[in-house]
Amino acid sequence: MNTALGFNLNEEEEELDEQLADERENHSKEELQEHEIPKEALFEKPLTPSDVGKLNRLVIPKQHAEKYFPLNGGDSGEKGFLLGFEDEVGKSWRFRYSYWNSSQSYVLTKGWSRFVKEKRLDAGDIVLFQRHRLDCTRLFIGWRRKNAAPPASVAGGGGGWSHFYSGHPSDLGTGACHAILEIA
Amino acid sequence: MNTALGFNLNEEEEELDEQLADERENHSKEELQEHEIPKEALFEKPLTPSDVGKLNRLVIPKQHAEKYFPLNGGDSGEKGFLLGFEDEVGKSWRFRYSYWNSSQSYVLTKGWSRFVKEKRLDAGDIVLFQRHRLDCTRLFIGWRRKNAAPPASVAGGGGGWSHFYSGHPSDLGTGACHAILEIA
DNA sequence: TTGCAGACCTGTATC
DNA sequence: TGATACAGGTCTGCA
Repeated sequence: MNTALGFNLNEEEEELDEQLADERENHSKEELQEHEIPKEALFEKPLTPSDVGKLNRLVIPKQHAEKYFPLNGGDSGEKGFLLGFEDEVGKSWRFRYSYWNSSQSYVLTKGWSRFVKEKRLDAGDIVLFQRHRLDCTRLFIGWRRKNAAPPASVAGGGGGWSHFYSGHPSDLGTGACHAILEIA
Repeated sequence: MNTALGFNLNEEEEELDEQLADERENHSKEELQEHEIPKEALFEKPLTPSDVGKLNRLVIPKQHAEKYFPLNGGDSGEKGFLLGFEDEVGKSWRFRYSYWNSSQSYVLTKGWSRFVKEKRLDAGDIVLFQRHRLDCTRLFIGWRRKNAAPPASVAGGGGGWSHFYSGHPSDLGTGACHAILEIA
């Protein structure tokens, strides 16, 4: 019951990260995040109807889950773990992350439906997972609309970091953060 | 782990009350209970589909739970407590009673589905909670069909104490039992 | 294997 | 409006 990198947040201490994020600067948060935080892409997932429906969960493709958010075998089925992310405006999101034996799947459950609702995500939209290039404990979650042209729409109605992926796919998962996030 | 009024029954000592009731008279047990045990109504609840469905639990409205079956704060989330009741034929029923933090609800769990099955309770039927007027440690659980006319059906297919509530609602929770049942 | 028990979660209604 | 109650739902361990 310990995260290698301090991710096993308790259910208490709620809105803390949110407040911290608020205290940073006077820029629009979006600008700030876009220009000042060095991030590397981990993976992205096009949302299925179930991911945005009433099941209130996001299935994380096993390959990515085991690479970037590995649960240490023995305790996987335990209480569940919280993964904290920052979104495009610096807002903190915390999701329960666990492995479902019944479906052999890694899922984000608690908190996910709120994210879907606030961002108005729909099937086909894409969620992006990133982390800080230097501080591997800082994770970021972004998204873009399914119809947003990947390169052109920088400030258009695209979404959070919709232009983030104008880089090369080969750039995924590189950078100084070689340490693997270990949970449990 | 002690009830202020001796409610922490053990799993043993089964059919005792039933045998005692048998030794009393030649009346039907139902009649016997009706006429000889001074009870006061605590509250009643119309059963929801969930209360009688496969969730195997009865949600007890918070107002009533906290008034009549208060769990001492600190230990509420503990192992759970047993509440013992007698039904309309003197049969003893024991239910696990606990508080669910996630839904902020008081529930009867273990044992409840057996009661539902034996009494053939359905959504809309009403369960009645009473206690002995003088001996606050004796709790009673009754029920009546949703379509049973409250006053008239004394011996009809009504159910356990279906006519109990022909009294005034203002009579609820009165009597000599002023001590509050304290659990944990 | 199935069902129960326990814990957890969420949308809706309501205050 | 924000907070609360709870009906209805989920998954998991266990018997």
